[in-house]
Amino acid sequence: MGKQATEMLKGVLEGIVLAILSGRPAYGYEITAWLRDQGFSEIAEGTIYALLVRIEQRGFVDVEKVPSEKGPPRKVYSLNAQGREYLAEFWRTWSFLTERLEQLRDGGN
Amino acid sequence: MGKQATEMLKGVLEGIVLAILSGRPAYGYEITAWLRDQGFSEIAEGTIYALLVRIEQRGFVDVEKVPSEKGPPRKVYSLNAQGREYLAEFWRTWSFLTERLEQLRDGGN
DNA sequence: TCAGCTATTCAGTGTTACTATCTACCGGTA
DNA sequence: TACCGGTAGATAGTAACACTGAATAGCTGA
Repeated sequence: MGKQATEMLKGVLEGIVLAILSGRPAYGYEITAWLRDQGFSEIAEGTIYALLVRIEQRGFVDVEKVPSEKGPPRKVYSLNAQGREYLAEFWRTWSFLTERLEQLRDGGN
Repeated sequence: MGKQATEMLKGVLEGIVLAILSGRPAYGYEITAWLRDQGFSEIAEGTIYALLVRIEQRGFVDVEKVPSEKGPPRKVYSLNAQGREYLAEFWRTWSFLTERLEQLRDGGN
């Protein structure tokens, strides 16, 4: 993945994180590690934390401070009803985009 | 489509336009009209023109001025070799993204 | 005590699409 | 003639988002 990915992630990364949280609660460090594991190697540490602050401010997640065995306490985020609604909207938009792009890919060659 | 689409289009819209141009040469007004037709109703007029200027500056397209039957002359853009290479890279990144998101969608529910 | 891992925060930057507006050319019509 | 609507493109200023780079802080083991 190159520079293109950076720009392509805008708007999408938020949906990715919400999708992760829809499966189970998680904290920033954990999400970052998981994303790296999945091949999103170029996502910076700070990016996820900034994103989590944004979605918290928009009221899509509930937050709970949980003490960690090692290191400072974790901020565990879990998706709430409003977040689920927003995530559903995200999937609709995503589907729309993929359909159009699939058409273009097939027709373009 | 709502506000989410706006952010999600960043980075993707460029690929969409390049994909259109890979099929055939086209000019700005035409591309805008086609996109609206495809359901991208919220794409602003000026957006495509700005994008075309960017990809021209980056050397992805060749430009030709063609007189129009009605109105001012058209700037017809066609994808060149460098643009095709960049488009291929776009599709690779896009595939990567869709794969990850498909996994998340299936696992998330 | 100090290195190293865990975990979060923040200031400053660049890219991108948007809004809003402007210029300009043409055909038709009152 | 004067004006309007449709075609075609350009541009200045703005907001959102991810990045870079660094700082802070807690805990464990050598």
